[in-house]
Amino acid sequence: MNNENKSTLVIIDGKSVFYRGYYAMPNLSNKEGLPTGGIYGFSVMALEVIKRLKPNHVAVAWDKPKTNIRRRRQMYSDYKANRKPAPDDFYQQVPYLMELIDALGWHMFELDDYEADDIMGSLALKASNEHINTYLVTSDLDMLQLISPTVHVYVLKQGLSHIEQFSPESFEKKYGIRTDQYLDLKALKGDSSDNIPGVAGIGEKTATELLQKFDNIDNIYENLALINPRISKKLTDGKDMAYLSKELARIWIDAPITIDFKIENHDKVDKPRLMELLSQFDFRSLIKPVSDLFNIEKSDTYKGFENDLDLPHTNIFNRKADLKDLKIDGNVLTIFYRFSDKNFKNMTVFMVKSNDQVFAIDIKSIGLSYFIEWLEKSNILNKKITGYDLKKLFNFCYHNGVTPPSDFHDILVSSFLLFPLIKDQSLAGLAEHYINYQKLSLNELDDQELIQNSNQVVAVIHKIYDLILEELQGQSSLINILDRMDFPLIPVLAKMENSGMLVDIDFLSEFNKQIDFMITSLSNEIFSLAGKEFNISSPSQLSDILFNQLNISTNGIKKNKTGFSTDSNQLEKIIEKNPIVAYIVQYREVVKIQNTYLNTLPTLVDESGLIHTTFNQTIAQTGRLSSTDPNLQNIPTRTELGRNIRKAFVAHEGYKLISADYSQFELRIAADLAKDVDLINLFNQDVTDIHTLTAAQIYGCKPDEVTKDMRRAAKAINFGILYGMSGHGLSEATSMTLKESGEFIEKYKSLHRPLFDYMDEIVETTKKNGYAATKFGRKRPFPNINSSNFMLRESSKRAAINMPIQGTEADLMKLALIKINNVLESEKYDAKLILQIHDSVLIECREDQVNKVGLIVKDIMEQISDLEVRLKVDIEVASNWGEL
DNA sequence: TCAATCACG
DNA sequence: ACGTACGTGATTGAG
Repeated sequence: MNNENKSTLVIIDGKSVFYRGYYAMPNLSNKEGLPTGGIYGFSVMALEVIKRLKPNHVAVAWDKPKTNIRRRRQMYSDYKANRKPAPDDFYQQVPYLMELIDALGWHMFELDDYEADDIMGSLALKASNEHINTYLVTSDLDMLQLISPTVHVYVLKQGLSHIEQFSPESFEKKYGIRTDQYLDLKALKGDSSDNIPGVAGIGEKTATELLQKFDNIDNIYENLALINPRISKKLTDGKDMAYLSKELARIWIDAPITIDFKIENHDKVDKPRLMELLSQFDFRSLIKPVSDLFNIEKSDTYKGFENDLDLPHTNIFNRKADLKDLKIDGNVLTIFYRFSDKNFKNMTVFMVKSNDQVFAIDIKSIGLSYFIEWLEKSNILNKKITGYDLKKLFNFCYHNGVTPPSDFHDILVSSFLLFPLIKDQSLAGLAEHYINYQKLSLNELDDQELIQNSNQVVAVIHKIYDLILEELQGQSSLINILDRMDFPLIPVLAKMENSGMLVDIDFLSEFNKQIDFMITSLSNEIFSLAGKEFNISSPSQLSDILFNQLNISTNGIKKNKTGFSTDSNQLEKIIEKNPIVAYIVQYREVVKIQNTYLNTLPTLVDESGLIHTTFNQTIAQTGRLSSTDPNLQNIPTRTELGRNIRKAFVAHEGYKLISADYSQFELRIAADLAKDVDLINLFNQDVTDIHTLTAAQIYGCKPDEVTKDMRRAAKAINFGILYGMSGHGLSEATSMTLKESGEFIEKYKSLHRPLFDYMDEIVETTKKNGYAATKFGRKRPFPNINSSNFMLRESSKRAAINMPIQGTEADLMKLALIKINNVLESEKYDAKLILQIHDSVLIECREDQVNKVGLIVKDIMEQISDLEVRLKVDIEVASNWGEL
C-alpha cells in the first residue's frame, strides 16, 4: 500500500480524534491542574500515525468554533443543533493542543464556512492531483465517500493507540452495502447528529434493503412500482428531501487551501519545544517514545540544559586524613545524603555543594563516628541548607547528637506545596518534572557510583530549588506557609519519630491468645452454619456462600466490580436473615485486629521497646499529615475489643501520657470559615453537646426531649454535611427513610443558611480558580471541577467543599505542634510530643509535671490562632493510651 | 498489581 | 439519569 516512491500525506480529523482522547481519559491532568485527557489521546494517536505511516506531510483539519454554518447548508439554520456543546474542560485544552500541533510542524487548517470534512476532502483532492498517497485519520464514517485508489481511511478503534486501515470489505460485511453507496444511505435515512433530514419514516434498515436491491437512489426512484406501496409512498413524499440530504451529506472538495508539498514535515519539527510541551503536560510516558521517533538527543530534552545546569567540580573524600583538613565556606549549601537503614542512623554517603565545588564523602570508608565528629566541627549545618527530604537529616542529627540545621529549605516540602498533583515525588521524579532530567536514576546507583555522580545530584537539587523559588515569587501566602508551618514542622516531626512510643509486648501477646481462641470458635460456628469450610476472608467465596448457597436475598445489596458486596454496611442489612452474618461481622473485626496490629506491631519494636512511625507531610492533598510504617493514626478505638491495642501503648516508668483533643474541630472551623453567627455563638457560649442541640433545633423540641436516635441523626448530619452529604447518604447512615432524611437536611439548611451559602461559594470559586484554599492560603487544585463527567465533577465539588475545612484544621494543628514543641523545649519540661492524630496530640510527660504541661498545651492549642469561633481542647491523662 | 475491606480522624 | 460523605494506610485474595 505504502508505495516507497510516493510521498504520503496524513490528514487528521482534529476534533474527532481529540474527542476520543477526551472521553477515554477523563481523569488526566497535569501538576498544575490543567485537564490533559484530550491532548493525551491526540498525542498517542499522533505517535502511532508517524510510526505506522511515516508521512512526509501531516495536516490537521479543525472545525471553526461557532461559525460552522456552511453556506450551502444555511437553509437549515439549526445545523448541528443536535450536538451537545462541549464542556469547559474541553475548550480549556484546545489552545495547548494547537501548540503541540505547531511544535510537531503540522499544518493546521481552520476555515470559515468549511467543516473539517470539507477541508480533508479538498486537501485529499489536491494531493491526488500530485499523485500523493493520502491517509485520512478520523472516527467519522462520513469520510468513507472519499475513498479512492490514492485516498485511504484510517479509523480510530477502541482504545487510544489503535488505528486501523478501513477496509471496504469489512464495511460491506458490517453494513451490507458498498462504501460508494454511503451517500445514498445518508440520503434516505438522514443523520440526526448532522441535522440531515433524510426521508421521513425510512430508517437504516429499510434504506439498506432498498440499496441492496436497487443499488442507488436514482434507480430506486425509477423503480418505485416494484416497491411495497407503504414505503414507496414515503419515498415519493420525501423525494426532494432525499436529494437534498445527499447534497448535504456530500463532502465538498473546493475549499481554498493548499499545502506546499515541497517542504517535508520532518524539517519543521521543533524538538525542544515538543519536549517542553510533553513535560508541561506531564506526559512522562511519552517522552522516551517521542525522543526515539524524532531522534531527539538528550541535549534537546531541556533547552540549554548542559549550559543551565552548572555542574560543580567533584572532590571525593575517602580517607580520614583528607577529610580532616576539609573546610567548607559559602553561605548557601546544597546537600544530599544516603542511608543504609530505615532508621536513618547509618549514613553511607554525604555530599555538599558550595559554589562551584561539590565535596562527596564516602562515609563507609571514613567511618561513621569520624564523619560525625567532622560534621559537627565543620559548622556546615549552621549555614543555610538546601536539600531533599530533610526530615531524614534531622533524624540522623537527633540520633547522633549532631546540632541540626536551623536555616533550611526542603524542596520535597516546597514542591508539594506548589504542585501537590505531582505523582512521583522522588528526587528523580522531581528532576524529570522540573527540568526534564532523566539521567538521575538514583536507585540504580550503588554508593560508589553515587559519589562519582555527586556533581549531577547536587546540581539537580540546586536547579530545582532555583525554579521553586522563582515559582514562589509573589505567592506570599505560600511563602508564609513554608516559613511558619511546613518547614518549622520538619524538625518537630523528626523528633516525634525519634522519640517513638513504648509498647507493652507481653500485653499484646496475652491479647493475641484470646484473639486466637475467638477466631477458632467463630470459624467453627461459621463453617457449621454454612455447611462447609471456606475462606471467610475471601469476599468472593463469602459472597457465594451468602447469596448462592444460603440463598439470602440480594435485595438492596450493593454491587461492586466483582459481584455483590460483602462489606459491613451490606452485612448489616442482612444481619437478621441468618445467624451466620453476625458471626461473620465479628470474625472480620477479630481477624482485622490480629492481622493488622497483633501480628505486625511486635516486629516493629526496637531494642528499647519503642515503635517509631514515619510522619508524611507530602501525601495528603488537604495538608494533613499521614503516618506509615506503622500507621499509628488508625489504631482502633471505636470498639472495646479494638481498644485493647491502644492499651499496649504505654508511658515509661515515672511518666504519663497526656492527650489533648480539639473538641468538634471540624464544625468549629466550618462555622468560622462560613461566618455562621448562630453556630459561632453556640460554640462561644460553651454549649455542652452540639449534636443534641442541633437535634432539638431541627425537631423543634427541648434539648432534654432529644432521643438517642434523634441525636444520632443530628450527629451524622453535623459531620456529613461538611463533606457534601446527600439525602441518600444520610438515609444510609441513619435509620431514616430517604424522604425523612431529605426533609431533615432541608430543615438543617434553613437553620444554617450561612453555612450552605459558604459551601456554594467554595464550589463557585473552585470552578473559577481551579483550586480551593485554606484560611492560610494552602491550595489544592481540582482539575475535574468542570468535567463533563457527572461523577468526577460532583466528587470534585464535595472534595472542594471539604478542603478549606480539613486543610485549615491541618494548618492550625501544624502551628500548634510547632509551638508546643518550642515551649516544652525552651521551658525545659521533661515532656515531649509523641503522636499527632489530626485533631489530637499525645505527649509523654514526667508524672510530677503532668498538670502544668496539660494546662500549657491546652492554652497553646486553644489560642493558636485568632478565629471568630472559640477553640476548645480537652486534656486527659493516663498511663496507657487505651484509658485516654 | 488491583480490588475489596476496614482501621482512624 | 448519572451515584450518592471527605481524607488517609495496611492487609488479604485473586488474576
